[in-house]
This record gives sequence, C-alpha cells and structure tokens, in this order.
Amino acid sequence: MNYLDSLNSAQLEAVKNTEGPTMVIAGAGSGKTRVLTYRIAYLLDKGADPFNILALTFTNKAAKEMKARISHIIGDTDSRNITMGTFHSVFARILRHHSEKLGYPPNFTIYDTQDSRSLLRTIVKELKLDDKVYKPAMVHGRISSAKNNLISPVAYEGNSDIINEDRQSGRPRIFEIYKAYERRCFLAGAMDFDDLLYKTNILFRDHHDVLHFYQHRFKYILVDEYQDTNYSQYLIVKKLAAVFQNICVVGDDAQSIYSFRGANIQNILNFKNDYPDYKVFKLEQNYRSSQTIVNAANSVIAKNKDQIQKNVWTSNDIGSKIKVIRTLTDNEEGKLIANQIYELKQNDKAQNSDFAILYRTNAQSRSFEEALRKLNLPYKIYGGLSFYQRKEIKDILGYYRLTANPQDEEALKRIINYPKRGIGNTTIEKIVVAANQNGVSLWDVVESPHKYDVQLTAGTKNKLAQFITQIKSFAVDLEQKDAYTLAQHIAVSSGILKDLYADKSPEGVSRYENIQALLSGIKEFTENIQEGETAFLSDFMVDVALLTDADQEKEEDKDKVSLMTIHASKGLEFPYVFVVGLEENLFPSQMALNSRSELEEERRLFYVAITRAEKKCTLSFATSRYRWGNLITSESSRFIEEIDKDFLELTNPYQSGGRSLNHSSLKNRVGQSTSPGPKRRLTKLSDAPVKTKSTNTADKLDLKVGYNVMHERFGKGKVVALEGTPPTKATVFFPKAGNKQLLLKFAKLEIV
DNA sequence: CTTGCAATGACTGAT
DNA sequence: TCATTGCAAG
Repeated sequence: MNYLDSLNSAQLEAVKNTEGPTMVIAGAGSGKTRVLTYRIAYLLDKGADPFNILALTFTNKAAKEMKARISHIIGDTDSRNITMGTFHSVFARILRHHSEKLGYPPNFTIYDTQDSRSLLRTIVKELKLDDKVYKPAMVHGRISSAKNNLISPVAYEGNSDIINEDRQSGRPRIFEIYKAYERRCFLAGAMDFDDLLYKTNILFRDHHDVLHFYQHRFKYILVDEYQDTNYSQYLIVKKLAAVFQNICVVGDDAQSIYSFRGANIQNILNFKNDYPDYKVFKLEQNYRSSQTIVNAANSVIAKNKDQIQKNVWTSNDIGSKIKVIRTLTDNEEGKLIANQIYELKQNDKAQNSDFAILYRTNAQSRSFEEALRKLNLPYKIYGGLSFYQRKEIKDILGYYRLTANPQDEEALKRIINYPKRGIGNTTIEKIVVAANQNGVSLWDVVESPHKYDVQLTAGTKNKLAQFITQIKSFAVDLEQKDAYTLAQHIAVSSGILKDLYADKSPEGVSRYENIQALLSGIKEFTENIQEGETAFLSDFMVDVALLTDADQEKEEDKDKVSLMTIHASKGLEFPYVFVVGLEENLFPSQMALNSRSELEEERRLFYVAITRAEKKCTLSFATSRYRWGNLITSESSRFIEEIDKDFLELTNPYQSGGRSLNHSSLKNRVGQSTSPGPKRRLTKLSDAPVKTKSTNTADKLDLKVGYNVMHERFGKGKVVALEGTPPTKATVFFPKAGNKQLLLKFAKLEIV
C-alpha cells in the first residue's frame, strides 16, 4: 500500500476512515479526487468487494478517469465491478431493472431538455394558453425544481406557497401543465432528467424490497461534489446509506455553482444532523496553483458571507501576478488572448493543451474561435450544442428511439414526416387530439386510427400504415441483428441517408458526416462488447441521452486549446487559464443581481474559474461587445476589483482608458445591488461625472442601439452602435446616406 | 401538403 | 447574429 505514502496527513486520515459517516471538505486543488480514488483502492485492499461500492460523480468523464486511476493502482478486474457514474446514469440503470414496478417499460426513453420543452410547448398550446407567458423554458424550470424537491403534481397543486408564487408571476395554471406533462411522459414511456432521480425516490419509497436490496448491496457509498447535489439526490443517498452508514461525501461549499439546478449547500450542513457521529476532514493545502493564484482566489471568496471557514494555502511558488487585459471589443479580446497564447507557447515552451479560455456563457466562444483559427492554434470547444443534440443526430436517434419504444411521443412527432412522406401538420394534430381524448399514446392512434374515430382520407391512412409497418419491421430486428447492422439498416431504409446525401451545401455535407460519425460510434460500441455476446441497438440507446461530448474525447483532440464555460471547467486544471468577458451584466450575469445569494453564487463561479489555473491566470474584459447583433457598451466586472490589488498586474491599455479601479465605488455598487431599486444600470452612480449631465446631448436623449432617430441633414436613421458610457459617439444607419459616425456633442439627433 | 420567405426571440449555467 | 416558427402561395 505504498501509494498511501504520497498523501499528506489530512488526506491520509480521510482515506483511512472507511467506516462510518465521513465528510471531506476539500478546498480547490487540494487533492480531492486523489482522496476518493485512494479511498476506494484502500477499501479494496482491505478486502472490500467491489460490488459493494457505489461512487457517484458529477460527470461521466470524472467517473471514467477515476476508474482508470483505480485500475492503475489495483488492477482492472476489480475496478470494473465498482458501480461508478453520475447520479443520472447509475439510477437510470437501476430504474430500468425495476421499471415495471413503476409502470414503465424497461426500455423507457430518456427525454432530454429539448424533448421536455417541445412537449411542454404542445401542452401549452393544447390548453390554449399564451406561450409568451408560459414559455417552455420557464415552465420547465418550475417543474424541474418541483421534481428536484420531490413535489408531485398533486402536491404542487396543494401547496399554497407555490400556487401563490405562480399566481403572482401571472402564471396560475402551471400546475395543470405539470399534471398534463407528467401524464404525457408516462404515456410515452419516457422519463426526463429529473425523473431519473425523482422516480428513483418513488421506487425506494414504495418498494421496500428494492430499497432493502440496494441498501445491502452498497455497503460503501462515496459522493463527489456533494455541494452540488439537490434534495432529490440527497434523499437517495440518505436512504441507501441508512443501513451501513458508510457514507463519504466530498465537497467544497466555495465551489457550489449549480443552485439553478436545485443544488443545495444545505446538504453539506445537514450532514451533521443526519449522522451525528460523523467525522469531518478538511483538506486545505492546495497543490495545484501558485501562491498568487491561491491568495487572489481567497481574497475574492472572502467577500461571501455564506461559507464554511477554511484556510486554503499552498507551498508552491509565488508565481506571476494575475494580468488584467482591457480591450475595446469582443473581437479584440479574442485576438489579444490568442496572441498571448501564441507568445506563451513560444516563451514557456507550452503546449496547446496547457491553455484554457473560460467564459460565462457559451455564446462568447466565437471571437476566440476566429482569433485562434487565424493563428493556426488548434482548439476544442466543450459543451454548447452537443453532438447528440444536433438536428440530424436527433432525427436518426428518433428512429432508434421509436423502434425501441413505440410509445415515445416526441420521437414519433419528430420523424413521422421526416423524410417527407406526406403526413402534415393537420394529420398530426388530429392524431394528438384523438390520443388525448382517449388517454392513449400517439402510436396507438396511428396504429389503428379507426379505433379512435379519426377522420382521415384513405391516402393518409395508407401513408400512416406504411410508416407503422416500417417501424415494426425495425422492431423485429431489435433483438435479432446487432446494433450496428440495425442502425445502418434504419439509416438507409428510412431514407435519411439519401436525404442528407442529396444536400451538397457545406452544412449538408457536415450533417451527412455527422451521421457517419454516429454510425461508426455504434459500430465501435458493437465491436467492444464482450466475447460471445451481441450488442443490441436498445443497449446503445440506454444512456445515449446522458452522454455528452466530453465523454468521448478523441485522440486527435489531445493537444488543443480548451474553450468552455466556467461551469464545464469544474474539476479541471490547466497551467494557463484565461477568464474572459469580465464585465458587469455578463459576469456577474445580470440575472444574478437581484439577491445576495445569487451574487454570491456568481462569485463562487469566479472563484472556481481562477482556481483552475496552475501557473498563470489572466483576466480580460471588453468595453463593448456584440449581443444579438447589437453593439453594447459594458464596464469591467466588480469581481476584478474584488481581487486584492497586490495580486494584480494592470496592463497599459487598461490604465490608459476607462474608469480607474477603486474600492469605494465597489462598496456603493454592492450596497445597491442588494436593495430592490431600479434594475437597469447599477454601475454608473459612483463615477458618473457631473459635467456630462448638462453638456452632452446624448444624456438627454438617452440613446440606445436600435432607436430610430432624425438628423437634420441625413433624415431618418437607426442607431447601430454606441461608444462610451455615457455614449459620446454613435454609428447611425441612414437609408439615404448609409452608415455615419456621429459625435453626439455636435450632431443634433432627435429620437422618433 | 409542401415550399419559401418574413418574423421572431434567444444568452446564463447542464445531467 | 442565427435558428426556429408562422404564414401565404402553389
């Protein structure tokens, strides 16, 4: 067990305390994954059966890496039998074993976010509600948080607090939508992401034999990223651990960044109530980052009120200061960062994979992609629209899904007329109405329209029958042919492959290639199965909805610059990290300025971003950027000012323009942001000089991009862009004269 | 029922 | 800006 020698004393104790409830509070970069892996290795060394170990991670990737590390220490025959994965994938598997107990078919579909929202959109329409008020994303958010708190549709309706909230927000009928949604999912044999946890709770609640079985099977339970678990997950773990109480949770309250998904820091705090004789270990030594980075991060997180006291420190080198770069536009930001990477690569002999660019929102990636491409720096984008969410992939998966589970409503709607077979909206609507009236699935109606009294022409009926026959013929092969053969067969005989092949536009070609890529993925899956067994398409479909791009990193992606959101960067580390777009209303996001707790979560996100860096961390912001095609002006983020100045290096362009950094302005802004007051620009108060008030025409005008204005010489025009805060210069498009740059001091503009 | 174009809204974050 | 949705014409 010499691997234990590499641990410090806190780590070692956390590893060795295998019996009884254990909580590990692990600061950033303190070797949390290492403790988890070694703990499992240690358990196995001491003779624990790998079948008795359950390890829940935050991403599939983390699970995979941990497995690899364990098999490195212990050998992979044992490690293979550990149950390890995300909450969603582990319990999806368990649910499939017992699905009949809940009235679901074993190959129930997993609806992804798109499916859920599309179903919600149809329901809102069916209930004749305004989809501007009942926006699918919004309704989905309500339902999701209800499920994550184990509130059933009936409980939802009966909960006066919730109903009042909905009433006050002008959406009193969400409970009806929730009810209908639940029914439709059930009829379709489908579970959404939240159901995978919610139904697991139901399963354990209503079937004690099942609960009993898993309670005894999982003698040792480990949960990573415990600070980001929600109530539903918390309760699953609590139930499973109730018998042996050998539960080990690892987390860092300072890195809790998923409250929008229902994550609850309370879970960490509740731990001591649920397990009074628990032991807690704090890992405070950071092995990842330079002193400067650790201390800078500490100075930021200290601004948060809600936190568990701990002292993260490091014995690493001091390292270089955190550089702050100010640019005029988002494009310039991209160029400058790309140049920095180019130079660092040469000066420090660094590799592409040593660099990460982290941003708040996915939409920010573009300027960096362009700039990196110009310098021939290979990059890889994580997240965003994943492979499995692309239209063409979802289309073909629609066929696979319907083949495996004909009740799947969303799959059926997606493919019943793709490729075109003359079944239009009117027909589909009739089918949906009949299905609703009779409380059956769409498939049932399509299969026997006469039974449900649907008025259709003979031609349409014929087309529907052909469609049914085709899907049924696929279904026959489901457990006959191997996954690849059937997948290929469906791709061809559905006509999808032909349809895409016909499209010779660049997009069409790439769609075709994506299908090919999917098929070769299925081929690989088929060939990787154990000797003597056959991999069926239904097996492949099992967790396809839970896969993300990060799960299948390709060999050629190894040495590339990483671009991702900060959320996606959790748990990763890079020698050089660029945190970009540090602007008010972007980071912190303007949606987070309403309450202290939301702002604190943004701050934790910033903390996570900085602490990804090992050697060097660079921050950047642009004073103007495009948003929805409009140029908007922006100011530096309060978070930059929150870093202790000793750790910052301000580059020249930063100092030469814009407002200066000072901490008094910070106080004003924080004070303001917590009060209810006006929501728009909280920032200007502290440093808006009085002089602009009277002299600047723009002030009186309060110009905004998109306004229509009148100019005495050029006539009517539209504001395309503004520069400066408050605006001093505007670009206006005049139908008669084209784009004109105007100094607002001189141009006499009038808003029309 | 399909096609083509205009209109519209999305940008927090992700299993 | 971009992709999806809505609507009118064939």
